[in-house]
Amino acid sequence: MPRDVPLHLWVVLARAFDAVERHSRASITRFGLGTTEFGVLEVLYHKGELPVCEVQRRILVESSSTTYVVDKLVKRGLVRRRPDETDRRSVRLDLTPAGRRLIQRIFPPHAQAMRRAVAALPPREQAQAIRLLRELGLGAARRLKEEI
Amino acid sequence: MPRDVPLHLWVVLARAFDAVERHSRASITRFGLGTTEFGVLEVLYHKGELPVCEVQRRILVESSSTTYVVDKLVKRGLVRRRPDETDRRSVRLDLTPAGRRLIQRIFPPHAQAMRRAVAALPPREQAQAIRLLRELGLGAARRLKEEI
DNA sequence: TCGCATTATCTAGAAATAGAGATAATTTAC
DNA sequence: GTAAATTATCTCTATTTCTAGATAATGCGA
Repeated sequence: MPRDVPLHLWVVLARAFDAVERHSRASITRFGLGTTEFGVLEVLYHKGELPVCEVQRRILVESSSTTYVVDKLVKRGLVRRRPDETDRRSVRLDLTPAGRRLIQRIFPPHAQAMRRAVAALPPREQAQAIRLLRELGLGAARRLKEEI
Repeated sequence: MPRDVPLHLWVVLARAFDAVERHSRASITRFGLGTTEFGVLEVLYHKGELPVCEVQRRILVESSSTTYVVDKLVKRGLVRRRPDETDRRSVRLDLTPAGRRLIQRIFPPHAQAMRRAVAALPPREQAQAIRLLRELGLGAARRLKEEI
């Protein structure tokens, strides 16, 4: 019986993330991609063309890692870079036709794998978990910004 | 409004973990340690001498990474390896006096930082989140084993 | 308007992590 | 009791990720 509830929350959060993330990793590996490569394709697929910094915020890695992953995708002909007309610091990213075909093909089976990964929790409790995790995540992110 | 609740759960889980983990990383960096190094010290501090495989299960990295981290801690004189008498495959790990002094000193302020990191969620909802994340994590881990 | 802080991206190099597989010991099934 | 499967650890190598900082463009306040 752990008396320190906040610390216990951190432990079970890390364990739950690890277990679910292993499903994600295993699913994505099937398609010959890394998880952040998949993340880039997926966000461009669902949101359309975006600047690098927007993609970075969504795939949760540092900017230099984003450059690294995008480089690989560009070399494989799945993503292209395009200069931003209005902000010349910015580089916009978009799927190539080949990239679009790939993510269209692999997203559905991956989504299915992730649905199975979290299916131990009944739908009603999934919704509850979403609400709590959202609040937890936003709160922690807010504190990070404040404490810099 | 995302209609696909399971996928949304995976997204908020990843975001919450990322935000809280950044607090953890920042806190641990203060003390000149990496997060998995800290994890090894912490588990040995709270559980006492353990075989490498037990430590590995708790710090959530692969076996080769565990060897790498333990090597570093041994070189710094914070942890020692000892052969297991009864199972000669096994290597047991324990804190050295210096390791114990270090973790005794740095664990309390780190724990405090982690309490602040999750404090956006009121205690009652923290307990609720623990229950849900436990079930989610255990379920996902079970499915991983089954699907091998 | 000018200077300063901020933002966006990238580079270089170091560190962390994973993957495949070797070795050796133990356990299991027959 | 023995062969096969499993478990524990480690090695070697490749990949991923981060840190620090450079560069350049933008926004902001005096």
